[in-house]
Amino acid sequence: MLLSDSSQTTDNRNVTMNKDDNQVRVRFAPSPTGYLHVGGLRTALFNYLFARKHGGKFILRIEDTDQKRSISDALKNLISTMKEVGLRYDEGPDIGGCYGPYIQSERMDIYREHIHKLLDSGNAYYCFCSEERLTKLREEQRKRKRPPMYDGKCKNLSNDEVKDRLDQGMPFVIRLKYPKEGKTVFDDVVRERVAVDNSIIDDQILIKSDGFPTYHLASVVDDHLMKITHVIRGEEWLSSVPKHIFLYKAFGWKPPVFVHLPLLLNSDRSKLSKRQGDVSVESYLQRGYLPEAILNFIALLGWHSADDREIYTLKELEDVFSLDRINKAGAVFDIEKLNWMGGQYIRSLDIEYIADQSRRFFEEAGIDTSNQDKYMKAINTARDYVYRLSDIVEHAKMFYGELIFTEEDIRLIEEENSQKIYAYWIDELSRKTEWESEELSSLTKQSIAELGIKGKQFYFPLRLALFGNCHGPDIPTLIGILGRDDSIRRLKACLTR
RNA sequence: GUCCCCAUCGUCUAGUGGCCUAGGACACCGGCUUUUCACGCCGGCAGCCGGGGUUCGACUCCCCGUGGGGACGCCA
Repeated sequence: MLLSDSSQTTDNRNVTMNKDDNQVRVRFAPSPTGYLHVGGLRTALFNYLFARKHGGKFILRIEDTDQKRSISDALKNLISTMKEVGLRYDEGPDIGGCYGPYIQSERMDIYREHIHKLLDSGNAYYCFCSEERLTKLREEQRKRKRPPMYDGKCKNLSNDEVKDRLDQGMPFVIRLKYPKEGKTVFDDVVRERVAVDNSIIDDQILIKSDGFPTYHLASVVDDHLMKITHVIRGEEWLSSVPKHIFLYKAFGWKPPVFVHLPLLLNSDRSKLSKRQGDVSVESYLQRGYLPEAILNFIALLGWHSADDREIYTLKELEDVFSLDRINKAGAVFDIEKLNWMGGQYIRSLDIEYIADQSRRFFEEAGIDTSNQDKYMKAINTARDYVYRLSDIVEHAKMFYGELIFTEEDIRLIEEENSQKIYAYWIDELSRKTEWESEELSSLTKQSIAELGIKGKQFYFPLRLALFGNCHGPDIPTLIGILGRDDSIRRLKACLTR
């Protein structure tokens, strides 16, 4: 089936599927180039949510058709990151499925078979032009202020000429034979109708000289074969859609519904990149950002619910998510808001979970957390101050080991009043082995009265001795966490005589 | 350069012709709470890119500018 002329229009905006239709099937198709990009995670999340919302399938497919860029451990990392953030897929390279393999480099015969169909139907052609020629061609076109594209030199080679060169073993690529007349009009769920003049669409390479397919061929073939109903991906793909639609038509297939997500942006509004800060999900995880917070934050980049609610669990998002509330404009990745959200989650999530997740950071810092009671109390207090797990350690470590004082701290510690307070408290704490929090409160009041020292003159030196900082939790909390013996020990360490 | 997309507080956004004196969130500022810090609560600052239409009436619809972004690879 050839589309040689006139306009092609595809209306594929039916977002909700009929019961009779196949169920929703969407995919996240990253290339294994090292780490999972936050933009990629957002794409994965939106696909995941859409699938869950509609009781469909979410598929992970690896696009590793560029041998040069594929990195060996990348797949493993990717899978573990997906697991860690809790985006479970129904089909994928490590779990299989009915439409595998899910790694493109393992699907080479499929692409070979399909490119021949295209060749046979006259929708693709062999091209023997060298890369040098193409580079030169592009340079000239740019110089002449023309859009750089293939000039069609090999487009009309006769069968014999092609056979000849093939027999000679000449290196070749296979190109899409895209009609140059008319225009292509298509519908996108978020962009609505988009029209592109066919004359500016290039004869895209479909098979590279190493025999691997390019993204365009592989993704179209796989999306069809894997029965993908909705292609949800970043806006950077929007301008390739005509080529993809042409491929679907050339194969005689029905194109999926297209959903092009607004880009994630740096603070200067350029496409989010490694250059300007951290973009790898792994690194956020390593720095102790909770997956729940990352997902929630990222869900709000380019999507918003009808009400003003912003805090959603993954499960809740699965229920409220819808494509028609996706924004058109790009969204700046604002770390300040991520931080705020991180704080929200670190304070509201189950304390057992937070403690559990924090443990590895304590281990990394060499802190012994075997005293479970103390550990839980420390976490409970420290979580009020931070927005990521790694920072919990920074606060909680004040309850462990030796305190380190600055010269200024020492000046305060050595003041006469400070010393009186320490002596008083050592004395009082030594009398009993346990206290209720209220008793410590009244002891505080009592000592203020008896010593005649109040306000900051009282609290700062006391907190400094117990906690290593003039600012922080209140005295009963501090002593409650440290326990009697450690409290006394710390006070004694500040006693000079 | 060419084509495509986009445009509400600094940032994420609500808004689908009158409900807008433009709402919420982050950040910022102030107050309250607290011995302090943090948390929390309350309040404040701050925006419809510009110009033309259409309309009784435009943030909302249309056009033109302007600005921003993306694509233009034998990368995805």
